[in-house]
Amino acid sequence: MATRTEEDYIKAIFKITEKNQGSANTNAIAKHLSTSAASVTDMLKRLSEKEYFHYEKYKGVYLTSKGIDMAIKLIRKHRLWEVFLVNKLNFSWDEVHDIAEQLEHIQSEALIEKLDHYLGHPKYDPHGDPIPNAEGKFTLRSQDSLFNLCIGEKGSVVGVREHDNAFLKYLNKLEINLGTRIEVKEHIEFDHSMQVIIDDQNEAILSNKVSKNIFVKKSQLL
Amino acid sequence: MATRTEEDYIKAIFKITEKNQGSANTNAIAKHLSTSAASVTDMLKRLSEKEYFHYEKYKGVYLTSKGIDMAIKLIRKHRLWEVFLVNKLNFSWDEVHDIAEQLEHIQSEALIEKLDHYLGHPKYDPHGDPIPNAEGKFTLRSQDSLFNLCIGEKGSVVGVREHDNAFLKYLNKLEINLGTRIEVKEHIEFDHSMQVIIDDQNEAILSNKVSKNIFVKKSQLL
DNA sequence: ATATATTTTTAAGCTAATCTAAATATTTTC
DNA sequence: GAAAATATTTAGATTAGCTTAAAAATATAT
Repeated sequence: MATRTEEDYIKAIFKITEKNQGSANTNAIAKHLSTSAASVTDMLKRLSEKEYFHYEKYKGVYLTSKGIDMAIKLIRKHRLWEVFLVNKLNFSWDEVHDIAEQLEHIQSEALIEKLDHYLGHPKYDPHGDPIPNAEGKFTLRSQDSLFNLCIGEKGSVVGVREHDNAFLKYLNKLEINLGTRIEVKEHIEFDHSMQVIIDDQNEAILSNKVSKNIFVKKSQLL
Repeated sequence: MATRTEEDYIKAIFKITEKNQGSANTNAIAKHLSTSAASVTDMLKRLSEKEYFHYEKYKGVYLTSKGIDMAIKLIRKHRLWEVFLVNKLNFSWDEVHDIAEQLEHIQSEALIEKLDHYLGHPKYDPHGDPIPNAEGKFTLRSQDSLFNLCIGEKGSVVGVREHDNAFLKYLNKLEINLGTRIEVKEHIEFDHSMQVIIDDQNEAILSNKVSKNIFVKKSQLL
């Protein structure tokens, strides 16, 4: 059975390789886990013997299918717990990450399957990220960055790219959440911000940084 | 912040002193935590510096109010999670201990208060053990060992003394659970077993070991 | 292509938690 | 109250995970 630290390493490597298309290097892992590069090298040497990933000195690391399996299981657990925290316990989406980070390490197959059932087999977590099913398959969905919508187009929010607390709190303040409908009223060329109408009511100006980090599903145009 | 191991030690000491009326000795702690006496001595020396308990060589250990506070918080968390597992996720009472043993170490005040609220501020866990409230107060209740009931007396099950899995599974088989009504029909002098009627339907013979481990609230006699 | 900068690894060492074996206290028994 | 049994502590090691500082490898820039 893997230790908590081992699980953290595997998940970090998965997340990094997902973005970087390929291998995860020492520094990136160290940064992700807030530890030193030396610790990472040390751990990679020991962990690679357990065959979760391939490691070659100076070349970084990539997961084996055993490692990918573990990472996906952890992501499944993390996201299911987030759904529980938001939907059942009424936490807001900016409060759940740290708690789910702990809960994902609870060891019990039965627990996670019963939790999944209790929550109604959700396909997406409170940030709109897909939850892999028990076989490790993700349900993908077409989505666009709000930034790319044209004037007059409408969409409903299906997710966010950044999970940063400050960003999520800002969205709370704007009353933007999953399911919120947003219509693009104007593109401001000067700074690539946009004027939008939120849920057919409030107007707001969103910076390009914000609009790029919101994913929407475009509404069928009439 | 205390480590998981520290928390386990504090809880073990609390449980042992609760039974033994006084102090917990090295061997008892070692047995409770499935570790060696040498490890315990070692840990007691280091932990006593953090003032969770008083330690005197060869004299055993007793908790300070700081230690008692921590133990009660852990018990609160453990028992609330057990309620969640049984009432919401449909685990049976013999399946929840090991999972709750992990969940009790999750660090988040907000989580446990929201969980408590979600569960409706339960006063007892699935084994009938009292759940301390946020201030650490237990709700006590009058109860008798089923063993002590006289012929003709009736009671409803409010708890169990042993939490042993084999015992709980046996009760499942007999269809005895919290709330089950039991009437004493006969005392068998030979081996101190008793003949009972369960929920006004099935008859059964319970050994003295079983009846001693079941707590009931006596019904008002007509 | 060489100098500079960056990244990675090695080396040496720390802490928490554990172990076994041996030594020392305490308790029990006759 | 001395001998035997039991409980506890000490001593010496081990493992996981981490640290800093220095060395080595790789990448970048002129």
